[in-house]
Amino acid sequence: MKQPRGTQDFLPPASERFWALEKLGADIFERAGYGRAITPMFEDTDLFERGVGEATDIVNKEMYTFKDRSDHSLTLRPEGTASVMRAIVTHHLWDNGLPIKLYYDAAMFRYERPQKGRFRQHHQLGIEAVGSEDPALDAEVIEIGHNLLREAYVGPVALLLNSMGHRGPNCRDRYLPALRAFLEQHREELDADCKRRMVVNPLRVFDCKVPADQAILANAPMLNDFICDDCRAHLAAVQGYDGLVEEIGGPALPGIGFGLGIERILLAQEAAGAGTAPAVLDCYVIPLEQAARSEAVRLMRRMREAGLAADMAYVERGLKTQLKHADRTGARFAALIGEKELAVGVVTMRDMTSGEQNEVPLDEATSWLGEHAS
RNA sequence: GUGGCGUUAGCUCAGCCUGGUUAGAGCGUCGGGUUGUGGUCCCGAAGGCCGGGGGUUCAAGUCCCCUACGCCACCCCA
Repeated sequence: MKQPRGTQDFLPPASERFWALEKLGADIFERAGYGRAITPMFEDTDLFERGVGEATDIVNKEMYTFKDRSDHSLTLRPEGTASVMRAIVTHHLWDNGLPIKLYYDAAMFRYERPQKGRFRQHHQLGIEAVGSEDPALDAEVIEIGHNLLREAYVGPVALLLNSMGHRGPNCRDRYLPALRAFLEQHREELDADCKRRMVVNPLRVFDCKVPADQAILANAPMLNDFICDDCRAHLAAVQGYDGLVEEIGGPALPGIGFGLGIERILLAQEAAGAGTAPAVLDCYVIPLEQAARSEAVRLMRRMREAGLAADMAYVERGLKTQLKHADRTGARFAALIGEKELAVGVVTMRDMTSGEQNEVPLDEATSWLGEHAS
């Protein structure tokens, strides 16, 4: 049995890093005033067909679309923004004041050919800020994304800021012809992929990974030189904040947001050499004989009730093996209870780092651990 | 959806080109050396429809085809 193509299981210790990222995101978002939006995993198909952006491959060939028993066409969400916007409209959230600030942490589904860092089910952390054109809000969203990456990574993060301007004859529309003309001049110096992209989607040429091509592109016309005065002023305003370098039936509200792929951040963490912090127990309780088991269970329970992390050996094996298991859990202490201990009502607390052992009365073991485990 | 490379023990891989008795290694697991003491060391054991199916052959892990899955490039994107 294997999981379906393009899906994956996250198990310890990988799941711990996954969960840590989710917690980090939630913490950063909520501290900035964003509330979590939990929306359905599937929506009416036409929401995505209208909302995602007309001609992208996501709509054209990547959607998990199916019909339910009532013949309604539904689609597993391929991205987060459309659902959040729909929820805003459904619940008239603008009535509670603007801007509306929401975040999501959810699985996305796209029927694609899997690759490293690319899956049929993946997960995104994202935020949406709707209802204000204040450049400070743009800056906030960018800053939050930047902070999330910075805090998640163990390597440096570079933030590059640019503006696409807005669609229109005196703004973004002037840029593409200029870029094409530039690329045409350097046609023979570019590699085959770029020559093709040049015609199909000129902006994609900037994604080229060939160093020689990148050198040429450094001299390409700059988008910033072509966008209109209003757009330029807005970008400048965004840049000005804290030194950053880089339609569904509701009212017309401006919006800004981002989505970050959890799997890709995990990949970047690995590339940066991030280790996995092992789960750490305060104490691993080891009953040495059958007769000590119930006392061991009671001891463990008391530790847990005191807010300490405790586990115990549920499988009968030699002490040698039990200590090996204790070691693997990363436990700070091992609590040994056997005949000897039971006879005098103590427990042997073994410091797993130093090997030092102390006999502690059973009813004091929890408070003793509380003092020594920190 | 297109092209390329892969798939052998729980994990990482060797063996395949030049078919031939019981398919190997390291790590991990379990046990023992130490019948109540881990992280080092030594010894031992378990663990494999060689991804699945079909074909060629006296004989297939090895050669051929199909298929599933993974990875890389394209497309696109997180």
